[in-house]
Amino acid sequence: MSTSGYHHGDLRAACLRAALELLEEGGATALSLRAVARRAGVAPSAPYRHYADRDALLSAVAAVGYRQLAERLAAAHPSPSTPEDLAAVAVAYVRFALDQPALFRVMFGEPCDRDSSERVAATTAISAYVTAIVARCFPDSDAEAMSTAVWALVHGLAFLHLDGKLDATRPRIVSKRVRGAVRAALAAG
Amino acid sequence: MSTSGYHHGDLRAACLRAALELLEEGGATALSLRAVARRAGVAPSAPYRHYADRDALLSAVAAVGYRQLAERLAAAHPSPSTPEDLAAVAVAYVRFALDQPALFRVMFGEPCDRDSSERVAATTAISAYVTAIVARCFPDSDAEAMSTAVWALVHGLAFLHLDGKLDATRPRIVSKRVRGAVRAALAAG
DNA sequence: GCTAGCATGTGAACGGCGCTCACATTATCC
DNA sequence: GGATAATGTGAGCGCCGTTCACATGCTAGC
Repeated sequence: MSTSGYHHGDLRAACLRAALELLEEGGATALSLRAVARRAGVAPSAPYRHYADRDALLSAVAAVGYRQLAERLAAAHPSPSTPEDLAAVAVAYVRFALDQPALFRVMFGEPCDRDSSERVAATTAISAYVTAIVARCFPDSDAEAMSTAVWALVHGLAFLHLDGKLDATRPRIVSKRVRGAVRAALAAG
Repeated sequence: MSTSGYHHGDLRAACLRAALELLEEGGATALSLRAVARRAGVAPSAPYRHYADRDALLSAVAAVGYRQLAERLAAAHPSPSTPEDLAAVAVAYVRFALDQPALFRVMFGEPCDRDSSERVAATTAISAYVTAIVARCFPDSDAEAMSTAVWALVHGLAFLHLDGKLDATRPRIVSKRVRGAVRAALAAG
């Protein structure tokens, strides 16, 4: 575990931590393997012992992001069972995207390995989570179609705000807009 | 217009064309200013006479993408006025994203200049288009909330397919899923 | 028509990047 | 304790975005 000496101790974890920091500080551009190595106090080639290439590191970063997102959603409502609960979860989803835009883009905005098992597991988890919510909120609806619709709606709201297609300068307005859109779309129940 | 000689003739347009080609052939990675210059048969620094930097070229590419998208949507249905018409437009939107994934990502998947007037104009045009459709399809609904919801829903469907979160290998299935999701979400009318 | 000035393209250069490889150092296991 | 595997080093390759002094060709005003 010692950071001094020739061997780092836990360079794998240190790289991941450095990557997350760089992402938050300077966006996707700042996340280079060389910068990660610098921050970990190590030669530029060292990270390659732990990550095959930049994409592998990004996949690990994305996996962390998926876990964080899951936590935020769970914190928004432990077990949503009405459309209004669902709206609260939607707000949390969009807020996560706006709080950590670069991380969110790494998770969703890049053409990445489909076969990174970490990523696949994380996204199927989220998918299952959405499906469970929808089953409780709209028991009479076509479960599959409705879960797809709900995830897409919320995901789309996140991206449109992220891209400035919808004004995201004031969080209050964003929350209101997200709630309004969810209500408007799912008025049927 | 002559391509021979010291001066190119219309390097600005040539760069844009080259950029679109490279994007289609090799994805976002392949779209470098140097590659654009090579394809246009010109020195690496020449494009800088016409585009301030890489982002400026990307903005121009995105603007072309917005126009293409608008055409595709108009072709799907000239003036949608029922939820089923809207579903057809949604299918066209998602299909565009899947046909030109790299272009779609340039349009929406990057944190780009908000102040590129080309981009702003194009996106407000799309926004207005959606609002008009919604006004016809759901005259009784809150127009703003509903347009936001519809755009977000469709946009989200596009991105989830693009990222492999939803299986996009067979176009037929994609169309079916999009239609199903739109119907499920907007069953209220 | 000539020339001054301007727009446009060139070529070399800078620093940063991803990535590889031969090599040095340390940990681990018999 | 000595072989072997794991881990970090440093130099180096080719690519990238970007800049700058310079070369070239078009065009306007005399």
